[in-house]
Order: sequence, then C-alpha cells, then structure tokens
Amino acid sequence: MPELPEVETVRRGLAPVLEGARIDRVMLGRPDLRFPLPDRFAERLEGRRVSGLSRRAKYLIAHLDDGVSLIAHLGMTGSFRIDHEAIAASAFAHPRGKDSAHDHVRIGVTRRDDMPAIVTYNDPRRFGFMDLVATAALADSHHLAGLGIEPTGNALDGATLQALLAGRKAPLKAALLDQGLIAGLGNIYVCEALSRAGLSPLRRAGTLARRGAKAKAEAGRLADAIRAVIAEAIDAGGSSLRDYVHTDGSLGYFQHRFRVYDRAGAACPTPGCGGTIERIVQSGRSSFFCRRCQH
DNA sequence: AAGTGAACCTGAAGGC
DNA sequence: TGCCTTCAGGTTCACT
Repeated sequence: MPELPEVETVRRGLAPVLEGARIDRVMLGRPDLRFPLPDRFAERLEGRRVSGLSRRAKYLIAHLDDGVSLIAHLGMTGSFRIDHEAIAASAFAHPRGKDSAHDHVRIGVTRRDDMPAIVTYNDPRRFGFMDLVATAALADSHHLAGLGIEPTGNALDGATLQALLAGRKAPLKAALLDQGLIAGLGNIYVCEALSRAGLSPLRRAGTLARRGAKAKAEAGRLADAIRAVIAEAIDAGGSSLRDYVHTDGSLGYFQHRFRVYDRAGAACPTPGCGGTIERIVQSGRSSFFCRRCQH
C-alpha cells in the first residue's frame, strides 16, 4: 500500500500524538504480523516515552527513551488510526467496528499534554511488520542496512542516478523499484516518474548511464521527475486508493494527479501526444505507460 | 551477481 | 444471489 509519501504522511499524522507521549498499555490481537513480533513486545514498550518519530524509506521509526526503537513497515495494507477519547479497558481489549478483526496492535498512550489517545495498527493482509532494534544500531539493522538513497531533498541528481544505474541490464521499472538503489519508491511513483520523464519502463536501466549528452539529459530528467513527484505527493498527503487513509481517517488526494497509474485505455496526458496509456506486466507488477511518448 | 517469479494473506471487483 | 477468477500500494526467498 504505502510508498514513501504515504508513510511520511502517516509519520506527520502520528507525530503530534506520539512525540513526547508515554506508552501506558499495548495490546496484541495476535502474536505475529508478517513475522513474529519480538519477544515481550508489549512489555518492552509499556512505560517507555517516545522521544521522536522518524522515517527511512517506507519504514516508520519510533525512538524510545531507553535506547530502543520501534521499526514499523506497513506492507501493502497497513494503516494507523488515532482515537482521541479515553476508552474503558474492555473497549481497549475488544474494539468494535467493521474491520477491527484486523486491528493487530493497540497502543494506549498519555500524550505530552496529558490527553489520552489510542494508536491502532490495522493490516488486513498482514504484510506489514514491527520490530524492536537498539537505536544506536538502527542503520546496521537488517531492515535498514541495505537501503539506497532517499528520493527527497537534493541528494538524488542526474549524475548520482547514472552511477546507480550503470551496468544494469534490468528494465528501468525494476531498477527503480529496487530499494537498494533508491529507497522509498513503489509501483505508483515509479510509473508516474517515468511518465513525467518520457522514459519507457522497458528501457534497460544501464542505457541511462552511457557516456554522452543524451543519456546525461535523460538521467537528469528522471532524477528531477522522481524528486518532483515524491515532493508533490507528500504535499498532497499521499494517494488514497483502496485502503490507504490518514491517521484521522481522511484521504490523500494525489491519486487525482496520476498521469498513468491505473489509467489503462485513457488518453495520454502529454500535450499533443495523442497516445493511449497501456498496462503491461513486468516482474509480476503492472506497469502503466504511453508507448508513444515514453522511450 | 543479477535478474525473475513465486510466496506470503485478505478483500474487492468483475464475469457468468 | 453466489461462485469463480483476477488483481492490489511490498518484501523475501528460491531458483536460473
């Protein structure tokens, strides 16, 4: 579900509630998500204070006051919900509502301003996971160690992208989804960035790293497109498709700005192009693009 | 080593 | 209405 802009939106939604809050009580609906939760997961969180909430790629990280950090990944369908009312212990243990069956982790906190809140992690497909890692060893943890550069800020430019793609025979689509190269892109934003840059998802990635002005210009365009689409999506609060919602239940609205994603059969939005968006499958994932203006 | 495809799990949507 | 198939924002593992 969530790519970098959605995870960043979740982080911004949770930060006012969690930063400075004390964790009072943790309830698990089951002992595992995609992987087993760590031993004594609830006990290790209870009584701790959250000193900060950060993000790396698609990972959300809550830093605790005892030198441990809680790492969370939302998989395809994970979401956090915040309930601001104090609720009775019985309701805390047995939430109601239509898909409370997938409320797997409930965290009762006392906010910095002393107001109570409950943060609930819901994940129907359970592709998400949580782990506890020593904060000092975060960067070396197996979750984060292999990640590539963030597509935010100015770190990603044409020359950097050329260095990353040099020698790669995989299609551009697959290379951009590789979290070890650029960390945080997913299916939507890769399709959108390639459309904006006028580059085909079928193109061999290494061809953007050839010597010469043409490849240099293409790599520059792609780097710009990636940074722009990610920045715009964060500003829009992410994209809401099937089940992605903000922590307060509201929707992101970047999906209204999709040029190609999930738009097979539609007219290509590039002015004067006249092509049609098509859907193909690459390494098991849908790619949406216009053959006429993406080369 | 790099690249591809299957597996993990549930729900929504479309065809008949 | 119900049953069947296909597809979904991600990662990891097994294989070539």
